[in-house]
Parts: sequence; structure tokens; C-alpha cells
Amino acid sequence: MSRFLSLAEARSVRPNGWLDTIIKGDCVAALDALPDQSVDVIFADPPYNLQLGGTLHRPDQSLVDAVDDEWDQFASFEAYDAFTRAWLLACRRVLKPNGTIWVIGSYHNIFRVGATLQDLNFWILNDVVWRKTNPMPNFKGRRFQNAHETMIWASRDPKAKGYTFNYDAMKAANDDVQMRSDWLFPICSGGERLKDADGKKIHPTQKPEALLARVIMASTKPGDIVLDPFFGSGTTGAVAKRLGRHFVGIEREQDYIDAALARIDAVEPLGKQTLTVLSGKKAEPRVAFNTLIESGLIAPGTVLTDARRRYSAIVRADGTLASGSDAGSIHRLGAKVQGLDACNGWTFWHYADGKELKPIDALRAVVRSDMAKLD
Amino acid sequence: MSRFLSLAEARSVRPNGWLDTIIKGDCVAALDALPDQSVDVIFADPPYNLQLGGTLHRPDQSLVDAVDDEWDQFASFEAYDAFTRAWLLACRRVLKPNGTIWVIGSYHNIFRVGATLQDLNFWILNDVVWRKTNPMPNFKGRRFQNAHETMIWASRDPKAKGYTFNYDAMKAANDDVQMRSDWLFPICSGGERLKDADGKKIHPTQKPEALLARVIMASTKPGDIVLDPFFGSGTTGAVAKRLGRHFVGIEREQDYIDAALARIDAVEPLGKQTLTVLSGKKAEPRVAFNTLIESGLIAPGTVLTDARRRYSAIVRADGTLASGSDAGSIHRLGAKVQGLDACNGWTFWHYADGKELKPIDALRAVVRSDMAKLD
DNA sequence: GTACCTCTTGAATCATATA
DNA sequence: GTATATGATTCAAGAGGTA
Repeated sequence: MSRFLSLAEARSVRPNGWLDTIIKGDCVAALDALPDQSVDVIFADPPYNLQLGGTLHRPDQSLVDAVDDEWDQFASFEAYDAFTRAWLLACRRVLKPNGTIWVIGSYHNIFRVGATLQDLNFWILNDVVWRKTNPMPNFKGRRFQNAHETMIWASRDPKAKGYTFNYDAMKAANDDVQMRSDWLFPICSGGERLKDADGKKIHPTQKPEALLARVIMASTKPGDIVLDPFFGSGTTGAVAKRLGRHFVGIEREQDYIDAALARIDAVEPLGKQTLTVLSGKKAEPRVAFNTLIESGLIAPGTVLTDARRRYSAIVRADGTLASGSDAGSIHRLGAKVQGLDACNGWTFWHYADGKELKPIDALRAVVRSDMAKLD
Repeated sequence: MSRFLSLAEARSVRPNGWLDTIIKGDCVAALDALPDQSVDVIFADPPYNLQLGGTLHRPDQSLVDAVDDEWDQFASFEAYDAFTRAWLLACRRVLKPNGTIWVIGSYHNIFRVGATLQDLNFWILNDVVWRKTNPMPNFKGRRFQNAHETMIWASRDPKAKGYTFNYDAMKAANDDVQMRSDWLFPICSGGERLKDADGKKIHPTQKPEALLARVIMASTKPGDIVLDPFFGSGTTGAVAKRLGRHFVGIEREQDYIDAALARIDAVEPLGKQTLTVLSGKKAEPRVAFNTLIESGLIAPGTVLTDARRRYSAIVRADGTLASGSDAGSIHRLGAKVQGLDACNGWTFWHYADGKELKPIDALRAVVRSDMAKLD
């Protein structure tokens, strides 16, 4: 059975008695209860300090369930920085000399976290981008869709060269090319998302196990100790156990601890490491028409026609087409000129290649073959 | 002919005489020579403070041509922070109140830049990841392949809501889905890369024009002023000119200035027609519901329903709707009958056209197209 | 079983013009 | 400055219901 320890217990248990447990309490106090240089890797998912204003509604008027928990509120950047500095310093002491730390965040907090890491003499090895396959849209159309989060991976010390990085495993898992710093994963939803009896999500920001699996497979060895100072629903612990690593979690909220303990108990460790890697080879990557312009395959001002030259349109620099007083995407304008509701602009619009007309889809194929090497 | 100005000239030229020029000199001093609130967008590619220790060789023992220029050297994080603070403050004064700034960097410097932006009360709108199709591999196999750089897009002020974001154009250019925060582009190479007579690259970190094109198309209007305080080889200027925007560059090194001037001279601006930016409903003129009644498109007494005929209302002669004992504007009543606090009456309410239900928005479109013929 | 449709939801710094 | 009225705005998945 999994268990959790009070701060006093964490301090007094026999050496390593805190392995594979959750320590209940404030993050810094709990870290202070652990011995020097005792963990191999830290994965930290601290509060993001979102600073949300009012409420936000979707276009269908439904309310967005925002992260408004008390633990995500800070009075100022200074307060957030002081908090960050305190827990990172405590982490530093607990890390083995060749240990590394991962911190995940968004643009709200990650820059402050990164600067603090550098100030405390951690040495950044990579920043890794988690690209979400299914991020929440920007409902008001005022910004780019916020489709990623950032992880910083850093060693405890600039001179430490002995940190674990399973380069060959990563490369083998990635079609025999180096694992890049941009990773593609879905957000945590469906059956993986922990819910209470009423179907309400237990934790507002549960991370996907696939993300933690890659982190752990990349930067730890079997039997290593992975500490998570903001344990939440216990994703780090569940994945560590499954992958044959030890975990230590720190968490304040009893509700999260209860959920995490039950979750981890249900995990069956893998006999053999059979980490499945999500190859980003989805059906076909989406290519923006804009990309053809940006990559010089088609110039703004080019005239496109349909296959029989009945309709024509001019390519604008913003990636839209214009025809007479109408304008829009390749699809919208294709539909418009034909008086239809819908149209596949990729196959409808053609460009002149010598005397021949070719569909712009041919140019998309060029872009896709360049992209194919990536995902 | 393009030209460059000395600091003294930049200070003394007639108003806007510094448009489409390169100012030679230190970045902060040159910014100080420009008027308050005079530029729309800033794109900055500051020194990355790479701090490479020693030299790096590829597996075949060839030497990696690293960025080791004098301008990329800083004694400490403190020195880099002071530098960052100084040029960002100078940028802040020069930006229009609704202006925005883009800064690009890597994990070496972007966290310090981001934190400083926040400290100076810039308001981060997005962090945007440039995913490189063809990044340099990690030669030692000790880290993930560093396959991206990060751009921060921020408004001058947290309360400034009037910044330019061409949402509809970005969406139309992206297969009619929102543009995401992760962008895929090749690094600058081949014919685009500026080289000297010996074939040596002129600038170590020349950015691809495609990247700048998306930045400028997303966040400026034709005729806007784009300032680049670290002009280098002039990518920002070349793309701004091509896209019908004004540029101002600041650069210290005469070699870079010479290369940039020649490069920009060779750029042919696109025609006005191709530069028109697609704008959505937000930019359409307002039409009062009353206008539909006055122009005879809908008669008082007409019964409107929602798309599924769950709710109905009657059109009154004063341009309001009534339903039972409730009455109000098309929006208020739409909200009221659904028990919501907001509703777009134009798309909610439908009228019967034969057997079919059509949104009253279709009638608004008729009014708008009639209005368009007038001007 | 399957195909199709509807509804829900996810770390979000998310409007603007006029009075 | 504030208050009010207009009316613009979403992508991918999964769950569950219906034909």
C-alpha cells in the first residue's frame, strides 16, 4: 500500500524510508526534511501565477472553468520570485551533484523560473516545448492560440557533466534521429483524467503521463529517485512506478494526496521497459497556405485559376485570396466564386507551371515532404 | 537609395526623416534620438549571451563556427540584465501606446528577457515557438537537439487592448483554423543567406524572411512603422519594405549596415492589392436592426425564432423584439429567453424564408452590400 | 455493430464603441 | 474616468445518445 508521511515522520524515518511516499506539507519545509544530495531527478510543476482577470465565455456562452485556486495566487512578481527562489534553493540541496531538474510552465511564469534557475547557478541543458495536439482555442480572437507549454531541463551545476541522458534510447525511439526539443502530446483527458464521483476533475492541471514518461525515460535510469515537489494528482509518481523508478512526492492538499495514493496503487510496474513513444505521424500534417508563400513556393501577386480557367484570384501577402470584391481563405473563396457552401481550395485552385496548370496541392506536397522528417 | 544616419542626423532630421533608414550607433543612444510614441511594432533580436566555453567540433572533427562575436559577450547575468533593461526601457518610450514588441531568443537569454519585460510592465500576449525544420544537431549527444527558438510578443501596457492582431488573416491563411503559437520554418540558408565575396556568411544569426513575414503580417497594418534595434543584416527591413511597411533599423557595425542597405535596395515592394489584409466582422460597419425594418427587409409583426424553433419573438415597429412579457433589443431578448447574460441576436434569431429558417444576419449582409455600393 | 450527431471540456493573463 | 449597449468569438477529443 502506498502511504503518505507527515513532516515529522519524513524527518525521523530510517534512511530512505521516505522513498515511494508522499510527504504532506509545504514544499520547502518538506524538502528541508530530506537528506542532502539524495535524489537523482526533480520534476516540478509549480503554480503558474496565471493572473486571470474576470470570467471568460466560449462563443456558445458556456463558462470556461479557469484555474482560480488559492494556490495559484501571488500578490506580485516579487512574491512569486521569492517563492520560486525558496523552493529551487531547497531542491538544489536535495539533488545529487549529477542530478538534473525539470520545471514546466507557461509564459506567465516560465521566464521568471528560468532566470531564477540561472541566478541560482543551475545550468540549463535544454528548454523543451510541449506542443499540445488539442489545446484550448483563443475564444476572443485576440491572440495566437496558446498551443504549448515550456519545460526547462537543467543540471545542478555548470561543471557537472555526469548527468543522465539516455541519448541512444531517445534516438532509437524517434525513428533513429535525435530527439528534438519540441515534443507533441495530447493534453490529459478521457480515461486518464482523474475525476471524482460527480465526474468533476480532481486536479485542474493534471499532466499527461506520456509527457512524464518521456522526461523520465530521457533523464533517469531504472532505480533512480524522482522527486516531485508539487505532486498534485501524482502523475510523476504513477509514471515513475510504472517505469521502475522510485518517487517522492510533496503535496499540501489531502484531496490530491488521497487521489494520488489510490492512483499509484493501481499502477503495475513494467517488467521490461516498453515505453511507447507517440510518433507525431498523424494522418497528414496540416499545412497552412501561408506556408507556401512564406517559403517562397508561391509569390504574393500570383494569379490562381480553377482547372478550366473559369475563375481567377490573386494571392495576397497575408495568405488569403482576392477575386473582385471578394476575399478569403483558399477554401472560402473557392466556394464563393462557385456559389457553393464549401470547397477544397487545395485541389480547386491551380497555378501556371509553364503552359500547364497544376493544383496548389502539388506545392503542399513539397512542404509536407520537408515536414515529414520532423513528426 | 537606402541610407543610414549618424546619431546626430537621426536627432536633427525633419520629423519622420528617420523612416526607412538605418541609424548607426549604440542601440540605446539611437533609440533615445527618436521621438516618443512613434513606432507601431518593434522586432528585436538581441545578443543571446551564448557563453560557449571553448570550441566545439563535429563528429568528423570539423570546427563548428560558433557565435563568438564581441557583441555577444557579457561578463555576468547581471550585466546582461542591465543591458536588457536599458534597451527595453528605451524601446518602451518609443513605442506607441497600442504598440507591441517581439523579442526572439534562445534558452540562454530568453528567460532573462521575458522576466525583464514583465518587470518593466510590458504585458505578454503570447510566447511563440519557432520550430526549425533543419536545426543544427547536438554533436556530442548529451542533450536534446536544440530545434527551436522562442519569441515573446508583448504589448506596451497591460491595459492596452487596441494592439494590432490580424486574427482573421492569420486564420484564413491557416486552413481556416486559428494560428497556433508554434510555427514551423527552415533556418535561413541557401540563396537567402547573405554571403561575402569569399562565400563567408555576413552575419552569424541571420533570421529567415519567412519568420519576419509572419510576424509583420500578424501584428502590423500596411504603412505601419517597424523598428529593429538590432538590425544586423536587415531581414526586418527587407521584409517590411516588401510588405509595404516602414522600417527603422539600428546597428553599430558598418559591415552589417552596408550589407543591409544593398539588400533592402534590391527589394521590390508588393503592390497595394496583394497587401490588403483580410478583416473579419469586427471591421464591418455597424447596422442597426431598425435599418432592416426601415428598408423593408423585415416587416413589423414578423415572428422570429431561434434555429430550432424553441423560442419565438415578434418584431416591433421600433426595432425591438417582444416575447411574452419580455421585450428588448435582438441581443437582450435573445439572452433573456435563453437565460444567458449575453447573446448575438444577429445569429440567434431566424426568419422563415419559405420552409427554411435563415438568420437575420443574412438580411444584415444585404444592407451592408447595399451600403458598399454607395462609397 | 456502425455511422452520425450532440454535448462537454481543457493552465486563458481573451472586446469595443458610445454616452 | 465609468457605465451601458452592441454583438463577436472555438479546436480537438471523448462521451453518450440516436438512427
